[in-house]
Amino acid sequence: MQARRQKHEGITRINSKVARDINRSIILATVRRGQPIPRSEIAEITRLNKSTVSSIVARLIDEELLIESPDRIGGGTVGRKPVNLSLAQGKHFIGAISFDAPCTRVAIVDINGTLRARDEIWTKVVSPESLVAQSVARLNALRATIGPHKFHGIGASVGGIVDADQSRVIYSANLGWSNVDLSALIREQAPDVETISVENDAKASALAELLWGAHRISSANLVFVLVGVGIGAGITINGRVLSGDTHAAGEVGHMTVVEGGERCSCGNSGCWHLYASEQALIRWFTELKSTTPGSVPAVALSDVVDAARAGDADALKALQTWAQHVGVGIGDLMCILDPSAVIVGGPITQVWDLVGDTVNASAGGRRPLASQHKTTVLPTSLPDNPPLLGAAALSIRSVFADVTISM
Amino acid sequence: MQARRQKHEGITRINSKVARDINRSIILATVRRGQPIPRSEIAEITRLNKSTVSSIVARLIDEELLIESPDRIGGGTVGRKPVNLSLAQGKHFIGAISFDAPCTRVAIVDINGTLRARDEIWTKVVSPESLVAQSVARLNALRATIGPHKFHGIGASVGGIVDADQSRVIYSANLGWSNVDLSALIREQAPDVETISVENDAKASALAELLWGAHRISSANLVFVLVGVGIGAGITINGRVLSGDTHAAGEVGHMTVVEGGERCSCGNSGCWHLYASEQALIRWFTELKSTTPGSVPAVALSDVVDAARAGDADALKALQTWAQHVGVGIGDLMCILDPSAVIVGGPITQVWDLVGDTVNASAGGRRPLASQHKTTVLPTSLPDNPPLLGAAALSIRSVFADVTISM
DNA sequence: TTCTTAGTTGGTTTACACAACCAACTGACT
DNA sequence: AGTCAGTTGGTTGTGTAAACCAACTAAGAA
Repeated sequence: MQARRQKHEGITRINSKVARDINRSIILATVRRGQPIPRSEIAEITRLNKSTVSSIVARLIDEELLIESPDRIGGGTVGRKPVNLSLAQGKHFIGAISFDAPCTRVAIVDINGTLRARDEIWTKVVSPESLVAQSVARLNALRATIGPHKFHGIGASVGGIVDADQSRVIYSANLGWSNVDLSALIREQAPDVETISVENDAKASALAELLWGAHRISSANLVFVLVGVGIGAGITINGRVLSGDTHAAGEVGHMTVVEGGERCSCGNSGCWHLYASEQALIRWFTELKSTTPGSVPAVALSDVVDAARAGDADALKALQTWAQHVGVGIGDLMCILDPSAVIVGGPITQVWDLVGDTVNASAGGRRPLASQHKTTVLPTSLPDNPPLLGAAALSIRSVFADVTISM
Repeated sequence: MQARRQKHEGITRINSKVARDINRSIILATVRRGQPIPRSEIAEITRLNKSTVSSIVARLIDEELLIESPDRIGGGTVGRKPVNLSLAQGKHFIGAISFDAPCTRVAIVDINGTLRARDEIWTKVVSPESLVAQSVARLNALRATIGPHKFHGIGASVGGIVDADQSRVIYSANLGWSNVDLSALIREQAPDVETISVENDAKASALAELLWGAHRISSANLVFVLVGVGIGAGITINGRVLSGDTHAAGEVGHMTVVEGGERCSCGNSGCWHLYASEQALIRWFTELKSTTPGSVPAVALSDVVDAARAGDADALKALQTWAQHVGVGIGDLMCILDPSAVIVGGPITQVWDLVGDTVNASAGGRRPLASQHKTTVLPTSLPDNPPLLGAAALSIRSVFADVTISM
């Protein structure tokens, strides 16, 4: 049990313990994806021997991670009916926190990825200590309602640059944090928790989309573009988050999309976030309105959206300009990474019916050859806030340590 | 022996054979990186037991992959002197072919990655059949000079979109090929070869830089940008090539770098290759010259380079404009991927002393936070043509099946 | 009853870990 | 110079854990 918790990153030698752990994880992942599923099918998929599957499954049932479901669906028309296996419900839980201003969300998730309870904190001025204390207190309160079951870990997502290996927040513009040992702060408030994982919000959202998204993504190469106050991307390669050498992979806000364009605080000009963030939309709208006599200056994104829904031509025009620029950057991402899917999250998804086509046209035009197999840009299919589900996805990994071996 | 050749991609269950194969590969990789190295140090690094290392090393010596070097360097001041191990020289070979127009290169490489023999074919009009026949014939001729040693595989790199899994060339503009089963064509001419690997030239070059580059790249996240007639990038993540869903990852020529810029055949405008390829340099030079009275139109890259070396102001200016645009695209790559290194290959490296600073300034300016740890753009450090060494790197993998396990 | 598929049981194989051992070398003390 | 403790490198024999295999039982259909 202890050994399993240990991280096998990169090159690890194989001994019998590691081998068993890996096969255990493979079986768990197979059940997660295919439940309900009989042992025989697991054996076929994993190419493990029937007896090996039986023995590992027995342990997993013992650990209350799997159950034999009484409903005997499936199996051939003849022969003994299979005993189906599923993930056990209501036995193992994990916690999720999505730190953000002005809204920090907490939730309890079961190992199937379903939210069992959730809560929110609205704040503006936030020191790391106080926000962590508040949010973990809420999480503990939710835990109390669930009962005395196994609680594995806490996952936390943060908008900003995060060192996931060290569980530290390097910098967050939204929250005004820098160099915060988030793992230590959380552990102070929840000392009994086994694992704590911290990750950037877009990266976490990408993981959540892979695990629980309705779009069935084929090959686990995904780009999740979170369009909000800033703009960030979470890239997964083979189902694993791309961190980057300085944990800054996917910090795409400063990509050049307009050569010689507007000056940015980064010292350069034409950066993507100047044209594709919420602020950009608001700016375009106010610019258009200022030329129209009798204008009302918009202050929030919702004003522009409401105006557009009411048929305001300027609002619609601003949305189109915005969408077009969002698409340009996504096109670059597609050129470089050739992902199986690009998923967009954030407030933009509320107006996807208005902007989706423009984003796709702007993004998909390039790529001369791959035209038949067209990667499309889709809005998130997650049933709740992506960064919160992302945080949940992070902590799920503490149970499902998913494995890849490549030679 | 047979089982080892089999590819373990993605999820594979572990049985004793796979476990031993993995440990064998780990030991081989450890020796490759640290040679000469004693058994005790291998045991320490891999955390395998001394006895396990001894037993696997014994087999590797038996297979003539390792030798005990007589030179007993290293070891502490006291105690028994270590027996150092190195990769065996002159016992195992592989072939490399870099298909390109107008020059296709072939080489024989030993398992240390050193070129033992090489040859070139200059052609313009090339059917796949004839070029493969010619090049494999040259390779076989080189093989004959090496002697009757173990010949493992052939690696081939091609400029264009390549399906590495199927060893097919999907499309190559340079060669005018499309949908070529390159593996089958090569096998026809060299039926005894065990493995044949095919890959895009930039991707292969990235691998070569990782394996044999003088820049010691820390974390194996590398971007190799091949600037030539077209512009292509090879991205490695954790030492593995990023293929992309449609094998088009790194096809960065059609990234937008100039919003509303020049029209491209892809239907879009402002594509990077219009501003950063060799053609772009030549075009800028001729544009500058056409405004200068008494100009001589340049026809080739070398003309511009020669003029610049001779102190021609227009040539220098054209080079700077070129470099600046190369840098913009690289900056985008750095934003998205945050690699540990960006390496540039192609003719541009010949004038790196003139353009290097401009490329770096243009690429590195963005990235507001990661400023202290600055990723720099460097010219390739490979001692020969990158795509040829890349092809060699591909085939090296058939011997050194390098392993990563992540949980 | 026979056939088919699901799952279990007991024995076999393989490979790694462990510990005791041999090997080779240093240096200090006699 | 000779000897022996101390140290490090590498080998050998034994134990154990895990997956495989083949023969088995279980359960249901034709």
